[in-house]
Amino acid sequence: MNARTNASAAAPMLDSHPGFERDEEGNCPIREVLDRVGDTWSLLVIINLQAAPTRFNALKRSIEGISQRMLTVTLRSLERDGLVRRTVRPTTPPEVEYALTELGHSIAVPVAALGIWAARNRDALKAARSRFDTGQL
Amino acid sequence: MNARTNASAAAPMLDSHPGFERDEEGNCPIREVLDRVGDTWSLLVIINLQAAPTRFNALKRSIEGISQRMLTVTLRSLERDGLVRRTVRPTTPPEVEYALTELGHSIAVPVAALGIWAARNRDALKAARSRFDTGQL
DNA sequence: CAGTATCCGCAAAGATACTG
DNA sequence: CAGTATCTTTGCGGATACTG
Repeated sequence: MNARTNASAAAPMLDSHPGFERDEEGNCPIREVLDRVGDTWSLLVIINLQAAPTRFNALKRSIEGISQRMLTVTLRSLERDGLVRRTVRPTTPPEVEYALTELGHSIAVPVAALGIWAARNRDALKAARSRFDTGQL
Repeated sequence: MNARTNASAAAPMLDSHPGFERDEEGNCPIREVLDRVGDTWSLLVIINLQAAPTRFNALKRSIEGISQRMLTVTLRSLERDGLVRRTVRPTTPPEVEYALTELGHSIAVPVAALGIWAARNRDALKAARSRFDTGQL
């Protein structure tokens, strides 16, 4: 159960902002997307796959710190949403390759834009944060 | 936990993607940003403030489903990061207005880009999802 | 190699009550 | 009005062990 499964009355003026309009059920698209891709590992996986299709353990080695379980879970979730395609070659040992779909590549674009913002403003964030913290002492 | 320890086997080549380069501590900027803004409520608050500066309870009414506590927590966090400015007018009853800073407005841009992607592709996601789920039965 | 199956801790979020 | 103070619940993600 989720906090944003709340369908009720008062319509906020969110509708003027693209991507933030509520649908019939009261959800806004960007929240849905963030709920899928805003977790700890999804974006990291997408980015790693953007470079080239990759096999399971190679991916695991690329993404420092991810557990086997979370890689599996994340990949399943992305596959489910049509962002990643899973291809099995029935050799022994089995060979499973993961690749981005068209949809997967397309989301990488706005994500990269956010990435650029992040890279450019991380210092500003850090500065603001320490300013706030010292002022708070 | 260093990201570069196994550069020999599977080079992540993350460094070619803007916003995803690891820093000295092994963090990538976009992860840091998502850790701050990728939570349940931050983006919703930012978007609501993008329209106009808003007072606490008005904000609470705009954002359907947010608890008083989470609004406070979210606003503090955004203020700490320099994305939101808090202005108190010492009247009775007190009047507190929240507004986006320049930094706050600037992040709304890439966020809107992601919002547009979300709005355009939500149906594709939903379709992929139900396709996957029925295939799984 | 590429996964499943469990168990569990911890932090994020919700509910509720109270205050300057 | 604009918060703070607690308490409780939820669920993500880590650790570990086992399999085709």
